Amino acid sequence: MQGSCIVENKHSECFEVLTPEEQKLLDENTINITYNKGEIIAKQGTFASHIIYLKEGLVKVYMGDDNKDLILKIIPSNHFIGLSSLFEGNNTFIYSASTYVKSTASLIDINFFKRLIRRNPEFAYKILNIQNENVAQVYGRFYCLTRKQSCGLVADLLMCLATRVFKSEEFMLPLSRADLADLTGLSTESVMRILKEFKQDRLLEAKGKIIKILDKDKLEKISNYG
Amino acid sequence: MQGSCIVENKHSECFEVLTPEEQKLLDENTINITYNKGEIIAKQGTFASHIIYLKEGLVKVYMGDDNKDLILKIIPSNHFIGLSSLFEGNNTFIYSASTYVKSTASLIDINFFKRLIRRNPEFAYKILNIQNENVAQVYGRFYCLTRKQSCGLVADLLMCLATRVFKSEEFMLPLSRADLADLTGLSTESVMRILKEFKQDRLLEAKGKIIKILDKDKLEKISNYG
DNA sequence: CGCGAGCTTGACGTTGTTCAACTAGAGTGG
DNA sequence: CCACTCTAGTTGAACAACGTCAAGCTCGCG
Repeated sequence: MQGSCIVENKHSECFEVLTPEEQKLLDENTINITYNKGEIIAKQGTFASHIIYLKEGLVKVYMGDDNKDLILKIIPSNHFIGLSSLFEGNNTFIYSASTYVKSTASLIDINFFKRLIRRNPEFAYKILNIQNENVAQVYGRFYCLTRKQSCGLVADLLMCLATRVFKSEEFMLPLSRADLADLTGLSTESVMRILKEFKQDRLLEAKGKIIKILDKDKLEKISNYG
Repeated sequence: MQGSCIVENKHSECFEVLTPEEQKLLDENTINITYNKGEIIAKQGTFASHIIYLKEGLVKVYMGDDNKDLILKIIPSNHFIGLSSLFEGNNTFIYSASTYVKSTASLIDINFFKRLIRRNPEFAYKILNIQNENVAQVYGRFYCLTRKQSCGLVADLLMCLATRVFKSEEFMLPLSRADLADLTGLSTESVMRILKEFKQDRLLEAKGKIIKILDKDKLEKISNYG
């Protein structure tokens, strides 16, 4: 039914509706920062002074205490990491974000961003659309994680990685097995067992970090339930 | 940690930033409809021609096939039922909505609503804020439903009903036990067993539809885990 | 060559679901 | 006013799905 993975559309186009002057101001109110693999970009509960836009990299957005994380979404290049910290009256991050790989992010001053929204309705409209798309995405993931069982979740994740993140049926995973477990909300061991099963059924090959999907249709079916 | 229940702030104030002329236009583009208990207001997958605003009543928003529903949120009076159908390029409802009790809703023409957003940046800003608040809410519920175990979920739901929906420690539930189960994502039997346990521990009294919370603090603790 | 982190596998425990039965109260027709 | 039925509520027992724990394995790296 719903996929649980990332949004496909790039968010960069929202900047195209800005006037040259606004773009110039945007540049002045933006700083670019590079993060190493595994670094924390935003921490739940801390003050959010910037809107974060991921120019390049791969990031997970999650909430929760140490050993009870929930990954809300993963963010690819050219996407906002979170717009909900725009919310009036609560200027703290409601989630954390950390990098899977070396990444570059633009930090846009939040007050400037708010002014931009109030000033340029077309921009506001674009932002609202991005947020709506995000909502739809998270609803889908919410549904998956609460209603699918383990093999469906793993199949779904693999399909997502192949079709949306790496756009190839064979890819080198920058994630550990434990990361895969986190993404599906399962234990590492459960993910292992399911991968093993998939391998035995010739649905995929997995040697270390290299994963090759052999039977897309069947995985799709398992993802949608089987 | 996070509560899983409804947003508290009324949404009605977003209309206050409209000019008198815009308010008049809004009225002209709105129709009010009353629904009986259990009626479907919106059905997932159907064409969304209107933005739905709940004037009075109690509604659940859910997605999924027959016997695998997921309740995304419940909506009290004076709240939008869903703004994400505003999303460009996909004018279908991504969820269903149905009433728990007799309810009245305003249906606002979606194209008019979009024009309003593009025309009045302050209104757009308000709508964006509502959507952001909604996102925060759903993230919280997402976290609860995936990370809490059954007794925490039931405690959380009861606390939410008492403090946010009915605003009293004793209330008459318009919901069946099966509805409670749906809201927590558990089976009816599991909810029963937990309620029984809570009764035995003198945390609450429950005679039929009347529920009275005796030990708020303890329930809160169980909700936050224990 | 040896060390350690991540990977892999099996055995076992926990949590919550499913199934089946039984109960109570509300509406219905005699 | 009394059976009769129907649905929601309630309980217990068996079962399935995952998680946890503990151990062994492997591969890259010093």
